[in-house]
Amino acid sequence: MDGKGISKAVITRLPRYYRYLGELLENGVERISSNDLSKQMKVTASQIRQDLNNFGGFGQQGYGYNVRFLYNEIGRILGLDHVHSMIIIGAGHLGQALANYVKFEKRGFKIIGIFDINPNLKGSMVRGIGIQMLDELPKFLEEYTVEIATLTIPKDSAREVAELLVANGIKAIWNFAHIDLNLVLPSDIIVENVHLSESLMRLSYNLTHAENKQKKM
Amino acid sequence: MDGKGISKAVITRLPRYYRYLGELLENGVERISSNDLSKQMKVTASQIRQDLNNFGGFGQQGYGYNVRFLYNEIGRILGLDHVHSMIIIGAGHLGQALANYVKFEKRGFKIIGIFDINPNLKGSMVRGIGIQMLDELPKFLEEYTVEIATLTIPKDSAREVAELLVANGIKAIWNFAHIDLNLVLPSDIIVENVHLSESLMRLSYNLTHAENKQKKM
DNA sequence: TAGATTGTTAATCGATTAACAATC
DNA sequence: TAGATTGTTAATCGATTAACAATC
Repeated sequence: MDGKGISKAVITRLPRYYRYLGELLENGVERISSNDLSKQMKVTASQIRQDLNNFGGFGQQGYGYNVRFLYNEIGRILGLDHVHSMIIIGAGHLGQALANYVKFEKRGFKIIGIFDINPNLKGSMVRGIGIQMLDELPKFLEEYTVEIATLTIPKDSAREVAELLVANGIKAIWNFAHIDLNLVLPSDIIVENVHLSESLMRLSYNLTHAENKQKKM
Repeated sequence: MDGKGISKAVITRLPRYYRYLGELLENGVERISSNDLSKQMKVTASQIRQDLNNFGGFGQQGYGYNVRFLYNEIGRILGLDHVHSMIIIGAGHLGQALANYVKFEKRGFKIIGIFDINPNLKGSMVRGIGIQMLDELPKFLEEYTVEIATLTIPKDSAREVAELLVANGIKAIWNFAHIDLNLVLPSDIIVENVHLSESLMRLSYNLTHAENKQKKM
C-alpha cells in the first residue's frame, strides 16, 4: 500500500493526475469517474485505475472518485503534505530564476539558503535571501535541516560539490548539471535530473523527423 | 533508417549517448565497444546496439564504434548539424535565464527574439537582444524564420499565446508552462515539455518513500 | 433493486535482454 | 587465420489494456 516497488512510469504520472485533479477542484467538480478523467487526460481509464490502485482503493464502485479526497491522497503520496527545506547551489541566472519561482513555496518547497563561489555575489539578496559563499555551507548544514539541494552550477564542478553536499548530510539533489550524479554518489542519495539541453535535443529530433511523424497520423 | 516509428524511450536515450560520446571525444578516446560504453553508462550493451541500429549500422565487427563518427552521426540524427532559430515568449526570470544560457547557442539553438507583455520590460536588453512586446510578434514572425518558440509564461495565458504562435506559423514549442499544450494544439505541432514542478514532485516522492526504496538494495 | 463504476485478474503489447551467426 | 564485436533474431520481462466479477 506504500511506495515499494512502484514503477517509475507510475510515479511520473502522479504529478499529472495531481495537476488535473487540482484543476477539477478549482472548477468545483466534486466527483469524477476514471472514464471521464481518461477522456480529459487522453489516457486509458484502465491505466488510471491501475495506477491509483498501487497505493490503495481511493474510489467507490458506482460512484467514481471524490475529487478533493483523491487530490489530497495523491498530494500525500507525493509528499506534498509537509514542507521540504531546500537550498540552491549556484546563484547564476538559473539558480536565481528558481529562487524567484513563487509556486514552489506554495507547494511546500521552502528555499532557506542560496550559495555560490563568486565573491561578487556575496550578500546579494534574492527574494529576501542573502547569497552565501560555498565555504559557509558546512556550518549552515549543521545549523539548519535541509532536505533538498538544488544544483545549478556548471558540470565541471558539479561532482565535487555534490560530494561535499552528501558529506554534510544532504539526502536529495535536484540536479541541473549535465552529469549523471546518481552514478557517482552513494546509491541511497536521491538524484532528480533536469537536463534542459537534452530536452531541447529531443525537440530538435522531433522537428528534424517531423515529416515521418506526420505519416503515422 | 530514419526517424519513423522510433520509440520515445530510444529518443530519450540519444542525448545521453551523445553526451558520453562527447566526453570520450574530449578525452581523446578513438574507439569504443558497446560493452565498454555500457559499463560507463550503466546500461546493457545490448540496449546500446539495439538503439543505434534503429538508425543504421554505425559500428564494425571486431572493432566497435569510432567515437568521432558515432558522435557526429547521433548529432545529425538529433538535428544538431544545423542551426535552429528560437524565440522566447516570457521574459521573466526563467525566460531570461534561458536566454543567458550560452550552451544552447553552442549546440546550434540561436535565440533571435524575446517577447513579453509587461510594458516595463520593453526595450530591455537580454544578452544583446531587446525585449519586444507580444503584439509585435506576428510582424516579427513574418520577417524572420523561427523554428522554435520557448514558452516561459504563466499557465493561464499559455494556451492563448500558443495558439497565437501556431496561427503565425510556429511548428515547435518548448513549453515550460504547466499545461498539456499537445492536447489543445493541432497534432502536427511539436511540443516538448519541461515541467519543473513535476520534477520536484518526483523528487519529493522519492524522498518520502526513501525507506522502502532502501529495502530493495 | 438496477445501473454504474471500481478493483483486480487475465490478455496483449512493447521494450529490454540474451544469444549467436555474420563478419571485420 | 583467430579473436573480437557487431547486427539481428529469439526469449524474457514488464507495462499497458481489456475484461469482468464485486459492490456501492
